[in-house]
Amino acid sequence: MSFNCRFAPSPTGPLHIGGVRTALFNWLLAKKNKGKYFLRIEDTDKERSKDEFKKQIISSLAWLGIEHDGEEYIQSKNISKHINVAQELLKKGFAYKCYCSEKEINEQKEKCKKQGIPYVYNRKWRDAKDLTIPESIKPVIRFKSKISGNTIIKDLVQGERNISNSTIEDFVILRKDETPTYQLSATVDDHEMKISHVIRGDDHMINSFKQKQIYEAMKWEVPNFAHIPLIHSEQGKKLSKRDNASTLEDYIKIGIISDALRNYLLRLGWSYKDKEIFTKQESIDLFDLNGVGKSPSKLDMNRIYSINETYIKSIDQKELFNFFKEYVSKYKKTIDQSKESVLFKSIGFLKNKAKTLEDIWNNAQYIINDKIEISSDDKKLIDGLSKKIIKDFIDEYEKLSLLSRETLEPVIKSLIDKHQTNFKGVGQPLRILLVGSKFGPGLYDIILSLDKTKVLKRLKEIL
RNA sequence: GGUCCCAUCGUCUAUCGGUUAGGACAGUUGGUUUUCAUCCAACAAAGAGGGGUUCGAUUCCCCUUGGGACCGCCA
Repeated sequence: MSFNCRFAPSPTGPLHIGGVRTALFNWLLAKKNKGKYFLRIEDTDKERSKDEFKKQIISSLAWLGIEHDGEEYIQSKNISKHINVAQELLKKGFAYKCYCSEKEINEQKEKCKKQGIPYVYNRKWRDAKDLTIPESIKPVIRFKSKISGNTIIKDLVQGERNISNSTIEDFVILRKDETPTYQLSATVDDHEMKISHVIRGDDHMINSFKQKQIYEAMKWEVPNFAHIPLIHSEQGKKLSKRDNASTLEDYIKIGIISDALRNYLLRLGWSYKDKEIFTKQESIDLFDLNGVGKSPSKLDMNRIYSINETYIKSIDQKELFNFFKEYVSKYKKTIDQSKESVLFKSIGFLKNKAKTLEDIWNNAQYIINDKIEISSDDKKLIDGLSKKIIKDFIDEYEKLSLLSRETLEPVIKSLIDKHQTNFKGVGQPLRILLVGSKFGPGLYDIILSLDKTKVLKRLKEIL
């Protein structure tokens, strides 16, 4: 049997971080088992599905390095097949037409609510021998769920799950406008696509029980199911669009790099011994459903930042610079061509104080901007002594024919001695004038990363 | 409310009956770096409660408590 996984988002909003993890797990398992991973866009909700979201989902997954096999599968293109299956189910007696009006259904729901009992469709039309069909109402097709017995699913993550069939209502498979619902479409497509492993969020558990009945009615092979626990917000609730760090885009725009996010998501709800950092290949080799826990996990920004920092510090300078360039052009502003080579050379120390690409961007402002702003508080720190030191520094600096750490160091040292101060006494005013802040990269790095003319210009401004 | 599920440091987790309950992030303290950050070291921090089973339970079972998911002609 072939090993096929899929990720099936609906394009009704930006890609959710939980969805990203689901996609990752599917992809990982497929790769590990030398199987295929497909992407299926579930766009049967015509009202809410948007093409822009579809595009965004695809590009987001590509950003993370999750490439699907073959073309993406567009569910709406397969609607006629879904309808055929509905008709077949009807013919075989596994489904029936329900002529209840929306009003009637709503009244039932109200009534149940008042009585405090759970609403389940009353199966009125399941056996409609004695009912007259109302002319004015277009029917929906409902699946004839089993009334007695239990349905068991051997879930690859949750273990054996058992539910009484009586709790599963006769769910709608074809709407009154003759379009298929999710339960039908997803099942038919999973079958058509020969999906062997359905890995999805815990919130789908009940759907699997419904869908299993469709598989059985159609005499189709039932796939393996794995329901992974949901990701919770820091408040401990299911992540919703209202949470501010819920979409993938939220992470990209603060400068999280893709390998770091992939690594974070991998370790959220899954573990392999004490290992924390996984290369892409390691994650493929080591991933398995046994390592997935059963309880939901909370998002932890600290951890995301920390892993991101680890990756920023460990990846190749060229690669980091490319990430940085891409990030900046998308979320900040295009880097001036003339600044590129300086930035490339400097990224090695700019990254030292950075947890995100955005931090690198902030650290690089003194290079990117020709004019720097100094706060009035910082300006106050430049006192009379500081000015003398700066004046002396300028004299020595101008004399230097070769600029390097080795030539600069004696200059700074001599100034410390001459003015009876410490490194901070010399370094701080210089840094404030050159960078515009008390904080910043190491002093030598700053001086060497700026043109001589620029250094002199910035220093002389205060005198 | 009904159905189903979950439960180890603040967070992510290890442990598959016998451990001083381990690691990582965050936190605290100290040290390197003649600033900040980095880096290094140390400290602090957990088996929700109650019953069983067992020579022995964090681990297996039950109850309580707490938390969650689902309950659409959305997906």
